[in-house]
Amino acid sequence: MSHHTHLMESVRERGYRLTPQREMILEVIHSGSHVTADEIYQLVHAKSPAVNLATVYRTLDLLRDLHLVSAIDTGEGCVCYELTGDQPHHHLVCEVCGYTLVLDSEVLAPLEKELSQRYGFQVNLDHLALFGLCPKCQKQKSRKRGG
Amino acid sequence: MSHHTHLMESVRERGYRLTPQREMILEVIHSGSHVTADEIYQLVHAKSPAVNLATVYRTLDLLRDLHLVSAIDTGEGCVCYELTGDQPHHHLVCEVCGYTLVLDSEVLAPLEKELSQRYGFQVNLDHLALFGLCPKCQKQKSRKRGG
DNA sequence: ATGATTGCAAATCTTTTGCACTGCT
DNA sequence: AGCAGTGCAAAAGATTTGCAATCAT
Repeated sequence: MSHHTHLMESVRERGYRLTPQREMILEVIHSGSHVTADEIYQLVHAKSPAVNLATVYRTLDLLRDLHLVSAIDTGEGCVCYELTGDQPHHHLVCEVCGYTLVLDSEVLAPLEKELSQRYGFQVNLDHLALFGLCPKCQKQKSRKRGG
Repeated sequence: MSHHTHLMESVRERGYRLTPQREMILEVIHSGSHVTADEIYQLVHAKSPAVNLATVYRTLDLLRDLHLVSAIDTGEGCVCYELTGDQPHHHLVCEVCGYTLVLDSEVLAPLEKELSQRYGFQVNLDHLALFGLCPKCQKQKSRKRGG
């Protein structure tokens, strides 16, 4: 019994119907990490051509409401989805090669504390995406600059 | 002579024409902090009904290329613009009341260092928007919960 | 059986683009 | 005068919605 079976039960338990569409969508999100709505649609649609993009969006809305998946806005009008894991985390995304690194939320704890103490602001760092350069691309960039 | 006159000169100096549209758009961005493209359009359009939304977008693109304004993606499909100040900063935005607090970039320096040392990742924290609860709304929330 | 869920198509919303015209330099 | 810049309208891309048909429960 795979992990996403549990998620499907979770949908049903809360009084929502478990449809093949919802199963397939959960399966896709489960196998790939941070996929876009359109990617989900492509993959599900390949399996079952009748499935509609609107259904993907509606399902994602539902799954988000149920906190089964979470969305990350990668800042370029590109919103990705992934399963809400047991532990909170963030992403470091390389702007050049797209390489993604998962970041434990504990790394941001000092910042949260600082903002709370300094400004009384309770920041919501839920599933943040930070952008920058991965080590590889840093090297390539400095090589290019160097000549 | 106001501050944005300097900005307008900056446009001309770099070989771009200084049109009334560009003047008005700069003026609007100068007076309000972090305004959306549509807000800019509304304000400029109120003054001069002939001005077009496409022009606003094209001007914003130009101003961004010239690093005269910078864009912040507030994560809800809502992109705001503001003048590129002399010192880098970020925003704390209250999710409830919309109250915005400007955050010196120095606050995020330890995080940048941590990510660099720990992952070799050179993070680009350029004009970040962080969301959460301001002190006021925190109180109101706990009051509601308490009874 | 019945109402939640879906497919379809059309609507929205933000942003971009092609093209002829205008006006800054 | 010449071409960068503009207005207009239409396109594009992501997401949402209305409605009749369908299917999980």
